[in-house]
Amino acid sequence: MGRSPCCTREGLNKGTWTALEDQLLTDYIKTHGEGKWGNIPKETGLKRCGKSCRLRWLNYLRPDIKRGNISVDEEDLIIRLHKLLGNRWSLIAGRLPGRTDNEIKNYWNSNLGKKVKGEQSKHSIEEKQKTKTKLTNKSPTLKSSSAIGTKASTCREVLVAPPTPKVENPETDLAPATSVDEDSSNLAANTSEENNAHNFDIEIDFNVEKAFLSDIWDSDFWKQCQFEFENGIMEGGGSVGAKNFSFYEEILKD
DNA sequence: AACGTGAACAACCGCCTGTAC
DNA sequence: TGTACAGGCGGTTGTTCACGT
Repeated sequence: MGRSPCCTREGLNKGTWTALEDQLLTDYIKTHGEGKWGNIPKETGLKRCGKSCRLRWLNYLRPDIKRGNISVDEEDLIIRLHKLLGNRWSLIAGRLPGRTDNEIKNYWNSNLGKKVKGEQSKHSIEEKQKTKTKLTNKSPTLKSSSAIGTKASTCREVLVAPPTPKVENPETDLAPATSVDEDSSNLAANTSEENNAHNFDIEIDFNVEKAFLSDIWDSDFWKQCQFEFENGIMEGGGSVGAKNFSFYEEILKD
């Protein structure tokens, strides 16, 4: 137990790394591989503590790091994973190849956190207005929606689309999302008099968390998780595999 | 041009965990 | 079993840069 003493040593450089320091660190790791961070200052002459070397390598110098803008897909995935895992940045980063926990954390703090917070406050206002509102199949809103018979894929869709009708067979709730065309046919079917009788006594009183979770169940991401887990596939080296396994454990816990 | 402000990102700090002894 | 250490992680701070006034 206890903290590493290396970072409290005097005479160590702090602040931004120089090109020379980067080069020394990179050369050392290319030769000796990752790990044994404590040896790096001794063997390379770098005036940096081992932890600092590790951080610099993992967050900046690693060759497989993907730099540049975070794509819309990545952003969406980050939001969903954060919803599921909270501030477990390393776990989230484990599902975003080439992205580091630090990068994701920074991106969240400077962009997504505010964004999501804004959506939530907007959401809470709408929620108050719509609380316990009951809809029937005769509702114009319901008929005009293209999401009938599908699962909501985003929080916003959940808010504007009618929720899943009361499910007698839970398995139907896990059916994959249908295309727009299929939606139309579903709409036609569901608006038939036969179905009207019982399928759309809908209560908009549901949990957005569940909507996200069920969304993840349906996602390619989750299917890939299941596939990898069931087949014991571990990506890349041992550490990455171990990280992924932790991730599955976290999901199961949640 | 000078200054203020906020966003983005790099790096540090301190706690926790795993492991060797 | 207890201790010391290294590594890992999340939170926070510091620095740089772009932009508006």
